[in-house]
Amino acid sequence: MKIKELAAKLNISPRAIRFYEQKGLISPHKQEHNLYRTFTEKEVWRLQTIISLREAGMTIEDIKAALPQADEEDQEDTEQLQYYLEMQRSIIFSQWLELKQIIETTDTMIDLLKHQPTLPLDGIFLLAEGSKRLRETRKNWSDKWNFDHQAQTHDNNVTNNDREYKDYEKALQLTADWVAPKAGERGLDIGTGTGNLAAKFLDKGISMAGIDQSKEMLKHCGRKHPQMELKLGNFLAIPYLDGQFDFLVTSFALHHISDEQKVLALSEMRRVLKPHGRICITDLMFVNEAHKEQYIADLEQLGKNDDIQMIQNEYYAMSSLLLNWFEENGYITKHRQLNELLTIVYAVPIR
DNA sequence: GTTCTAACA
DNA sequence: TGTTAGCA
Repeated sequence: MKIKELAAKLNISPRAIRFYEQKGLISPHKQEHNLYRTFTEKEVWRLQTIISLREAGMTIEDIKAALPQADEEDQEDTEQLQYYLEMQRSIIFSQWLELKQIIETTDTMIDLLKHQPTLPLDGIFLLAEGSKRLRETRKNWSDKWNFDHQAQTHDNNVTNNDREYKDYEKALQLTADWVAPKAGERGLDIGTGTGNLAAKFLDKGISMAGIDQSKEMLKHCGRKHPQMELKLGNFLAIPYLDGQFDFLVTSFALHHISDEQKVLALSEMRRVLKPHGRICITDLMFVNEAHKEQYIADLEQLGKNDDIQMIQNEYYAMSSLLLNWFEENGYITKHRQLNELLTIVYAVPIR
């Protein structure tokens, strides 16, 4: 198939197709004599996906990073389709979140205007600040899409890094012990990475699903644990229908999302859980703000600037807030602090 | 008539 | 991405 025919089929301009090629999204074969591009069915499919993702608001760069490179595109079609759809869902979901936040900001403005007929300066500031933050959030999001390169070295990283991953093994084991899965139950591990936490459950013969932002991580995980059901996704867009799991675990992942997002993540977690589904969150967290300040102050004393950097680059949760949220939402909680930061929070709904 | 590259909008 | 030019 030549370019014009393809363009008509996809309802885009030939120029757009060449443009995608120029950006490295596709690499169609070219005829020897005239250098005309020829497209196969597979490339039509790929292009269709690119167009969809564009419509879903993804930038060319993001698509390039997320789409498998042409030379390694050998997987099953259904698997590919599922992957694409999940990716789209998470993008649309994040856009929905942004819109929702913009609406909230606007509402705030409207409300402000009701009482203060003069356009309050700080109100405008608030609006501008809000949309700026949204853009930053989006940028961070796409940055974090590229967790991929860490996939191979992750396990090494975990066992050797006694700072961030201190008591790693112990924490995972305890998480599994607390959840105490029963035969026949089904669990979900969010931010599963290479599946180290999920493995604790798989070993007991428990059926596990896992989601992660990085497809490389998932590949690696799939090799390690072929029994696991793996999908691309994240806290804010769990690619499952409502009420699918008996329990949900997550380790060393919650700190990747901001505090506002955590609230949304919690409701998203509840959505995919069965009515009495339990949640276990294992991650680095502070008890409260005071703890955080004290901790940072201590690090300053010791001149450990790298550690301070690390903390400020992530969003460590406050365990007290987390526990509060659970209790206010009808859960009985239990928690343990394994070391200065590493904490396990377990929540079971009240029957 | 179609496609290509390049350059500019 | 659209448009246009100059080719094959």
